[in-house]
Amino acid sequence: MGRWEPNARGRLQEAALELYVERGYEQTTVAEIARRAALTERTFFRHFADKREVLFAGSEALQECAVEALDAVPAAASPIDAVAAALEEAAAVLQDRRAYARKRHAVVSANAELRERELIKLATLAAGLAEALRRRGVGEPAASLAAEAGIAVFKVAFARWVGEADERELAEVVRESLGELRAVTGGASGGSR
Amino acid sequence: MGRWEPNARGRLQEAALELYVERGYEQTTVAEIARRAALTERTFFRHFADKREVLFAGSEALQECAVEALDAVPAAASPIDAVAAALEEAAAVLQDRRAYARKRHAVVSANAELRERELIKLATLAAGLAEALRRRGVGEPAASLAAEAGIAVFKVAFARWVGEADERELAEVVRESLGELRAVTGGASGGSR
DNA sequence: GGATCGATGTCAGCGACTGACATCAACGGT
DNA sequence: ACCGTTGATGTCAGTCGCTGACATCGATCC
Repeated sequence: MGRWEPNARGRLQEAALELYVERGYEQTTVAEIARRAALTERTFFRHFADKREVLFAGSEALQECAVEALDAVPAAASPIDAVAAALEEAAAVLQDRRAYARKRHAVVSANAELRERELIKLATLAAGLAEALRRRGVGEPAASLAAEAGIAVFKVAFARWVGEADERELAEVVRESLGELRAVTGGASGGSR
Repeated sequence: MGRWEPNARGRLQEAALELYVERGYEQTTVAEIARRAALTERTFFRHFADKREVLFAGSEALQECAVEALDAVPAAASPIDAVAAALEEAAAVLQDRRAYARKRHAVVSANAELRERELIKLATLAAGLAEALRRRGVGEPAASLAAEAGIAVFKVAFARWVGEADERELAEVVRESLGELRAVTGGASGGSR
């Protein structure tokens, strides 16, 4: 048995989410989170860069798995299909944590600072996907456009999935939303209608 | 003549941008900005919600003019073309403040907190465009997808425009980028390649 | 068994931000 | 011309996010 209770980081994450749900993000102090986890404020900031980051610890792993999925797509696939495969992989991960993802989303969407952090995580994911596309020979601006468009689709799909009462799979909503983006952008390069 | 020097808000914006350029955003304190503007820290926070917002004061006006441009598009136009018209209007506004826009962009892109704020402003713009699309009868998720895709195009186009040495018009880069998005998403709804 | 290490605690301090109250020129009504 | 109100600003005290420096002490390695 160690000198301290194990899993300090996990206890902080759990305590933070509980408190953010109970009284809201702004009304919660870092000292309170640390106290509920039986730690000190200083230790909180050794594990997480700031008060928001405690809710976004899994985002690097999600990005890694999306990028790996993109790298695994056959070279013959189009950029947008490669991005779609990566997003469906990410969707599958969130699907497995469905209850947690929804609770977390409720907290994040209730606060502007947390939404900002979410957006920069998505932008970082887009940059990672664009870089992976360039590795497979896609040029600019096609790589960035495919990645950013994919993230746009993912944002819309996630919002629908969270709001829906039924039990469709997130990956399915992503596929459907991508199809609707294709419909809305149209294929021709100069046309209207 | 008033009791105080006029245009306190403008002086604060000017002083802030100068200092952010001179020593960087993080190394600048609000007290220093206020002092350069011959005001107090407290007054700074009466004009701007936080230290970042002083760089984003024009974003509401930009959104308003984009939304108005969208509302003015003939009803026959497709959603994506309506969004394109709105973005070209916004592009024209930035084109007129080209030197300022580039200096400001250098400051914002050098700091993560400022990038977060920029992203949420763009997300707010997307929401405003989506709402305007819904007013013209576009359903969901088409409205959100068209708006988010438009913002994705705008982000990529703006980055290219800022990075380019030549003097192309931003609106032209936006149009070109939208064409490239169309090319990259493809028109068919299920196909690859 | 002693040196080292790593996770945590303690403490002092800065800077962002806020609420409460004071100030005082300008303005409008009488 | 006087006076009450208004609104932008100043002053001050205080909370909270976040950081650097140093102390603690079980675990681990030689």
